[in-house]
Amino acid sequence: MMDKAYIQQLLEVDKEPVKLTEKKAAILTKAIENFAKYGYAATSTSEIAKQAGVAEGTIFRHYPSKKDLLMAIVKPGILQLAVPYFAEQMIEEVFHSEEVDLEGLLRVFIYNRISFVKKNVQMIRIILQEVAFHPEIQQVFKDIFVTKIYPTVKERLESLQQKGKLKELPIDTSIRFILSTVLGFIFHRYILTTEPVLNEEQEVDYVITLIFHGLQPNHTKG
Amino acid sequence: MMDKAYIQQLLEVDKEPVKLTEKKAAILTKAIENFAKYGYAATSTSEIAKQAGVAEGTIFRHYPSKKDLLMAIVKPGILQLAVPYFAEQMIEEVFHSEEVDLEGLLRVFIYNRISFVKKNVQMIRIILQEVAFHPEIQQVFKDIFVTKIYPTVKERLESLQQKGKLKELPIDTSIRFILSTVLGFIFHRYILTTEPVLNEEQEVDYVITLIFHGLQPNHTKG
DNA sequence: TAAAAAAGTGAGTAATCACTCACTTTTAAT
DNA sequence: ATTAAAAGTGAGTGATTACTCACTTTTTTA
Repeated sequence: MMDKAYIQQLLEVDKEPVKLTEKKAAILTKAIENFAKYGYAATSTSEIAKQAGVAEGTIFRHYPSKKDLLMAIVKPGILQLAVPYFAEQMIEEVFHSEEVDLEGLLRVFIYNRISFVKKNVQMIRIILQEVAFHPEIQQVFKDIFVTKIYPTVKERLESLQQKGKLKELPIDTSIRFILSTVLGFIFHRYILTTEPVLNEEQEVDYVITLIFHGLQPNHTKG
Repeated sequence: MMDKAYIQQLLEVDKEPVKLTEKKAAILTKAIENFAKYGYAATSTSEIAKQAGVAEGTIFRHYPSKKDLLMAIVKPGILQLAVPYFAEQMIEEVFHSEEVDLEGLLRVFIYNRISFVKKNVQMIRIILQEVAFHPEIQQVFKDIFVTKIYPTVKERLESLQQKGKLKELPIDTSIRFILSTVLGFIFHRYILTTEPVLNEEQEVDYVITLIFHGLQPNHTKG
């Protein structure tokens, strides 16, 4: 069960604390629960109100429409999903350091995203399910990827390529390969299945090895 | 635009030709279009009837409920998606031959799935979007994977491992790695984006190389 | 502490929902 | 040609939908 503090930190994007009344937090909590479980279209505002112990009018006092309620949940969720909290930590310390190490870089990235996914399964389910139907959500994704993620990753991978530490593939192919492998693993182990992952370290090691060997230049061997 | 012949072959699972009236085909066509575009829950039966040029009662003459209509579309779709039409061709000729070649095997698999996805983007969109909300759909998936796909693939990969042609990873990790890479590529290039893939052969080659090198045992080099 | 602003309420509304059913039309079987 | 079955119809059903609004309660501000 989510509490007010969780909702609060979820909506916090620019570090400015978000002020929430108890009822507003209850609305968001139940909206997230139901959107994740039944989907946005199949969840009624009356059901959210009932579960949150709130009059239906209260929802529309805070959110002009049902879609505004969805976007209030999804937008900060995407920001936190796509732009890791640890951005400074990782991009500064690991990513921008001279001694770029693909393995170490991957390890930080994977563990960070695993811990985020673990804490936000419902939110991620909502985003995955609704992104197909709402162009606004797609736009948020596109903006973040194009302006923040892609340029940084591209720069670093190109640098690795120039140093001969990476296969000479088109950069987009390399990025897709890494993302497919990592996200495929996370999706399978933390979203699709529900049993806890026991030997997490071992499994992450496998993923890293697969990517590492896949992207290894032909003339060397790690 | 879909025609009756397309719908007919889509529903054909056991090679027995499915008999369809014009109106029934129109209902299925418009249902697929709308479910793919707006989602199952956000599509009304009245809208389907209107677009198909049919009375709303006609839908319920053929399908007892809206959900039955969805399942009539989705179930054969999953069967065709998960159990490749070329099953005999591939599994017999390539998969069960003594000279097992991971690269050739992957190539046949990838091209086959690409051509299927190209022809059935809408159907695949529906399945991806609705699988989360309908346990029946999940069960269909699970059954097919557990009984048909997993055992065959497992057997072949283990055989490759024993011959020293594959990394000694847990078999599930290898399967997930291959599926993530292949499906990640197909999803990105044929479902997520709409522009036609120009240098398809080249891109498929990259995917195969990445998987091949990723799964290459440590002591040899391809 | 008085006034203003914000939060919360719940009965009410028009529209839409999936679905029914008595009926007509078309097709297939004898 | 007659009959029976299947296909198709469309007005009608009660339930539910997102949302409104006049009103009360609580909180904040001056």
